[in-house]
Amino acid sequence: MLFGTTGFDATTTLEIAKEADVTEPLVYYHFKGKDKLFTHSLELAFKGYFSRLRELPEHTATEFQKIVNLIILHFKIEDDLPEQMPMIVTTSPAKLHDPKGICLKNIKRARQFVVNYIRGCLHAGIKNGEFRKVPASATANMLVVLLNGLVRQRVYQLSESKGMKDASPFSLS
Amino acid sequence: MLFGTTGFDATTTLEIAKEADVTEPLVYYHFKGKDKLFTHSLELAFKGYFSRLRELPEHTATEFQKIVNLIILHFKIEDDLPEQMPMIVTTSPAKLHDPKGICLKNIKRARQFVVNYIRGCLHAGIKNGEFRKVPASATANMLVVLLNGLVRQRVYQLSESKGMKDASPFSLS
Amino acid sequence: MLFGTTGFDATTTLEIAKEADVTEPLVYYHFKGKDKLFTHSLELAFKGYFSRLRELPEHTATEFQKIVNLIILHFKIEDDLPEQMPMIVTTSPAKLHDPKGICLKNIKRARQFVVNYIRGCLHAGIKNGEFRKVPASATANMLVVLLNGLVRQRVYQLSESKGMKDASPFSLS
Amino acid sequence: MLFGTTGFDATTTLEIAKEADVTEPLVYYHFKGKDKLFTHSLELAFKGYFSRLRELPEHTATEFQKIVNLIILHFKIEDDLPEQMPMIVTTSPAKLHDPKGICLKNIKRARQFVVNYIRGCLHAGIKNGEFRKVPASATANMLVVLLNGLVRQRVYQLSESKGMKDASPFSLS
DNA sequence: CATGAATGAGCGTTCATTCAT
DNA sequence: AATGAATGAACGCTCATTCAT
Repeated sequence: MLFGTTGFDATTTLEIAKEADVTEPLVYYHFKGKDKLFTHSLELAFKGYFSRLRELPEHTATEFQKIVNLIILHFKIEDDLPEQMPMIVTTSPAKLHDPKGICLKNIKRARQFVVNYIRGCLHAGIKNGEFRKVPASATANMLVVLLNGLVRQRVYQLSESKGMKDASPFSLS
Repeated sequence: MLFGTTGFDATTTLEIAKEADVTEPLVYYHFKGKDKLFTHSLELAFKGYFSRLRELPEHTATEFQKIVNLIILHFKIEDDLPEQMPMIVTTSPAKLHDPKGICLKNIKRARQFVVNYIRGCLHAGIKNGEFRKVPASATANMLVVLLNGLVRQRVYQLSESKGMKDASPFSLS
Repeated sequence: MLFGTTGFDATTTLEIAKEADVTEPLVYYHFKGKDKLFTHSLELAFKGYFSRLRELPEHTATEFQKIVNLIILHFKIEDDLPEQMPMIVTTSPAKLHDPKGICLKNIKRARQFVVNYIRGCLHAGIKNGEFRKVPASATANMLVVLLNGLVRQRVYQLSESKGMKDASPFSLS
Repeated sequence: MLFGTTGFDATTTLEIAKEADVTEPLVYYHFKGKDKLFTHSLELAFKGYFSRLRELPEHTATEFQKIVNLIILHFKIEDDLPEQMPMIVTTSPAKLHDPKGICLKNIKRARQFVVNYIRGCLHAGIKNGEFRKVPASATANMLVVLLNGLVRQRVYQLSESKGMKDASPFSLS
């Protein structure tokens, strides 16, 4: 998807059509216009993302492992769908400020899912003594922020992320 | 700056001129074109950002306080310069992928500054026993990612960041 | 063609489109841009010119008649294609100085054709005793210059050319 | 003069000012505008041209020599004033079709001068038996056309003009 | 389904010209 | 006499979109 790599505005409908090996009017036959096509692509990307999220194993040895799984999964998704992940992380400002906010809506929904997921792990971990007593919501929120940052950094190759995993200053236990 | 809120491509030179209450050709008289104007604005934003970073107190009671100061400063900058911060965090994909990369260059430079700053704190804190022995580089890197994520979240108002400070799962000590 | 009468730079794409009774973007759909359109028009004009040149009768009573035919043909072409001849003779300075020179290339090619044609006549005429022994190349060159001048003068209506034919100071015999 | 090499339309007032090492408004202070400046330059060029024409020796050994002198003078002028001659020969179509015709006016005036000059030579030459009896006006006209063509050819370097002089098929005697 | 042709709207940019100083 | 700053008008060109076939 050119939208992810080039951005919505800098991608022309002609380029889109050429990439898909069809003619421009055909794009307009299937989708209603550029905006609709973008919405469609975005929702498709998020749909794929959500479906991957749902694959996460419900039960693992530890709650900590669940969180690790979540992070690893994001890296995997990025490797598997190198074209769609940018769309999810990029969030072109013009689209983000769009009042109708199909973009913002999905981002918030995805965010909420991950927050809930992590909070669940934290609650369970605290309950069973795996974690010490941390404020679950705020901690989950922060971990999401960290996760987003990690994915973005990887997408834009801003720096190597090697060694980060085992070097983390986090200690939930 | 419209570039930050609307994005480079979706911002027309006419809008820019109107916002500045001048005519379009005048923009081309002072700057050479839209690209040059963008570069100028971006460098101005980063210049302001860097100048604020340099204000950070060299010596504080604890090394932890220095890190906290860094984060608080970013929030302050965002409050003080609500127009420039988006430019720093937005990173339009088209511009980010530009190999010549005035945009990417600044982002990496800023990133490096903050990484170095935090790593310095960590090293010092570990030396004087304030922190336990964490891998400084990797930890600094991760904290930067977290910081970036926090700022982005705030700029785009993706969620409230209340309570995050004292609820942090971090424990460097 | 406006290019011929108005010149390349003074002809706007809008005028061109209006003259052709189409919209401006359509011009850009069929041709790539103003320059390409000019090139196309120029080559079309020269193509027509060359095709007319090829119509010249191979054999005539005298070699002198062949030369006269050549000159008369040029006047005919000018009458038949009043829009294209200016393009061939006008040679806008900007275009002429272009090193890549689609314009210059055609002009030189046309020139060469005519020079060769005349030189052929001269050689043959000298051989069969119709002409006295003149230096064929230099004479042909000069006659081309004269021909060009005549056509130009006619295109720009700089003066009447009546009576020139039978009043010529030339004497090849 | 950029007008001659680049053409009126393709020459900007800024370029003109820079070439003259002054600022743009100063050009407007001294001349009224681009058109007026062009007119001025053109008239200057023609003035210089006419002044050179007046230098032609009134009396020479033969009338033929006078005509030869005229041609040689044109080549000299071109060598001496490489910037102004193009203005005289180029005759941008847009300017030529201008009804007010400062351009056309000068060209016709120059043309008339040369025609008269040559016709005078012819008349005198015929009278004193130097030339055989050719129709003076028509012959003069044709020689002007040839002269124009020669100069143009030289300005645009369309071909070498070597050997043309002594190879001429002309014979006035 | 599919497309070549067409277009209204607008964009980035330039330029001849003016004005305040 | 001289200029930095400013602008109305227009230009070449692109693009999302439509329509006839």
